[in-house]
Amino acid sequence: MAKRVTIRDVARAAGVSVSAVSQVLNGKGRLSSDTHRKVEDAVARLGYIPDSRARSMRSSHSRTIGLVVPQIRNDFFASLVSAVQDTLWRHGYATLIGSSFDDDERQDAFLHTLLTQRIDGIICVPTAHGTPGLEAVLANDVPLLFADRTIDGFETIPRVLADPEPGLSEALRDIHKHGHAKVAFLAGPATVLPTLAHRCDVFRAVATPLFGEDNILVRTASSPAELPGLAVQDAVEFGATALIFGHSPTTLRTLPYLVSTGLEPGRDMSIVSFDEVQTFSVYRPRISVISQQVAVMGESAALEMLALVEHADTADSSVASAADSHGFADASDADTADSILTSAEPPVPATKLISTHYIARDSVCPVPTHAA
Amino acid sequence: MAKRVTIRDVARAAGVSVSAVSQVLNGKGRLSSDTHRKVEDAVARLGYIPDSRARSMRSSHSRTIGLVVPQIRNDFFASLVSAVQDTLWRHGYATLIGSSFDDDERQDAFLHTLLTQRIDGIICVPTAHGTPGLEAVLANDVPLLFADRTIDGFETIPRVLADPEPGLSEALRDIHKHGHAKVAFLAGPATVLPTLAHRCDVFRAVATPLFGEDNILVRTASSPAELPGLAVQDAVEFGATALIFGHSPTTLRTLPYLVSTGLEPGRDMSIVSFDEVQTFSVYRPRISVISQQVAVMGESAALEMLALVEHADTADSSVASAADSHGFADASDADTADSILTSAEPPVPATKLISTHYIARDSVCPVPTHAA
DNA sequence: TTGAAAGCGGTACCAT
DNA sequence: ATGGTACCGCTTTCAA
Repeated sequence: MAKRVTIRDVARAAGVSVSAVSQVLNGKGRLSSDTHRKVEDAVARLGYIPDSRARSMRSSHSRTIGLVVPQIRNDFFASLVSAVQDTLWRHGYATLIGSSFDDDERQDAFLHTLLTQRIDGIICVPTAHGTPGLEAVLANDVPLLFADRTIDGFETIPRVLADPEPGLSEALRDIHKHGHAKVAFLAGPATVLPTLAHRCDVFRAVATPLFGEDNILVRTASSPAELPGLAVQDAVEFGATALIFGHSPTTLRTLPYLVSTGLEPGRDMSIVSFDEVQTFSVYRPRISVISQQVAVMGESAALEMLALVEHADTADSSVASAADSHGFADASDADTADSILTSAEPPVPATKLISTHYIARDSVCPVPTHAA
Repeated sequence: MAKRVTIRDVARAAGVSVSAVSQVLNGKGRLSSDTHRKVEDAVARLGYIPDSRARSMRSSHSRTIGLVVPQIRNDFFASLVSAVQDTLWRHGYATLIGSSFDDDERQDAFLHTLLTQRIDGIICVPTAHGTPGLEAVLANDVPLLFADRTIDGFETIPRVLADPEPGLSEALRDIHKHGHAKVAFLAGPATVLPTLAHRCDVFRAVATPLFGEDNILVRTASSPAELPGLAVQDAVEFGATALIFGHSPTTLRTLPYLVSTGLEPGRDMSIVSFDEVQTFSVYRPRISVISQQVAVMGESAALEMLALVEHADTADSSVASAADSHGFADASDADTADSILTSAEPPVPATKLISTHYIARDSVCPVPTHAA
């Protein structure tokens, strides 16, 4: 297998010019059907595979999106990745995936690699903080979208998030209906993850009218590794007969502990957890969950990113002539221009909310007669 | 943010030539420490990020490896991806990940994209069959490595596989020790996946001397979706009191069915499954597993691929002069030449085996007194 | 030790 | 409708 087949080889074999081949391959009209056929023949005969690097260097788009998740081994993120990748794929885009392991530096290192590849955009589930890497992405004008999480100081970044309210609300009503008087919310590392902290707030807001301020308890951890034992003890002492977990990895680590304590889920203690992970549906009792509809979230994020990318494309060329230096305001203009036709600084930083929903299963039961 | 910073900008800012900058960035010695500093200053000041596309076009390597797995949502493959990516990362390589969904065409489509990107090599967990896409990879001289699975007709492709023998052997001894007389092996879609078929053979080989030919049962499915009910019924009728699953997705789908039948795992029926997935360690009883050491497998595959890539690098230049047209026979020669020390042709180990091992947990118990 | 210039494989623009 | 060619950003070879 000598050298790689290039577009020039194809042109030669087809007896046409290089540009003709390029045209045909990109469907840029203006070619005779005869040329068309000759080119396609040659391509097939030679097994020509275009070089997307060369292509993207000239055309300044790579049809590739970067995707950063904390942990691909986490069922939730694996599903997110799958959904994003699948959607992008359908639209002709490839996906570059990386794990940050929830570590700022790993994340930034990967972002750097992404920048290095001149991809068209980045979907990121950020670590807890803003980082230089994220700033670099912005500084390089690469479209950025947050998924599942946001961070303070990046309010201008569009994002796709789950709205915990509907799911929490349904879950709490179900628990209430089962006669429980006291509920605890174990949020996981909410001290570090704003998303989890937000769930705490929503929990309070929804649970208070239902159970009364004195009958709800919220417990957070200050790190993902913090052992759940203490929080569970607190909840038990508090008299809670139902537990809602705001973070599935925490749930997974807590379940065995709970059992070892002698508390039987779905009998002595009702359990609800965020995230529709496989283990919960196989476990006995099957664990009720608040689904974040990760597939929907992934698809949304992908579509949102595609919109950003297309928009960036057109904005770039149209703005080039008009804008003076930054052209940031102009870009914003373009966004709103579709609804209003005057001008007016428009509300660009879009937040797209995915509704959560509650899936009732065996782990939520009536209050045990013998109070735990 | 006007235009992107290029190497020329850096050169200008540093007051040196473009090639000087390139040298410094690639550590190709021969520069004065003064130039060195000036360049590094400029790079930092301008926030220069090299364009890896342009770089790889000239240098003909991208430091990127493609990775194809059947399903990233499968815990096992998610872990594999994680391990591969992590290892490659440590060696300065990026990873392009894709799911084939165990579909030939999806796989080939992704392989095509990979080819399009001119990556350095491909690690693939292939679908059940050989495909045109895989042929194309070979035809384009892209180093290919199979992980976790092989397929017929691709015997020359190096591979990293799990050796089921040690794990199965230990598991069977444990089951035997617990007094079980009859064991069944539920292999999942072994009709389609050669890897699973192989496990059946190994199971027979190991189980026969221990239990006797008449006391073992092997059941396979002809598709991944085939419901496990029938196989379980067969096993029960056969009188098996211990079940070994050769395919974790099947296990996951079967457990609920088993329970619904009234058979309590770890009491009425002993259970062992392949794959160390999270659900098994959280489940009650905790499910004994035959671990494929997926982290080791992933790391091995990554390292093996790196070796292939490095080797391809050097081989390309040296072989170029020797080989006539295809050079395929030559390559085969090289394979065998490792035992002989005449030629400098390097040794390329075709198959690397990762040892499986058994992890005993609660799901394996003594034979129930009241025969099921 | 350093700089100039030739490509890598495409795309896009401008002639024809 | 088609072909010629500059050029994307970088590495590499060759001269100075």
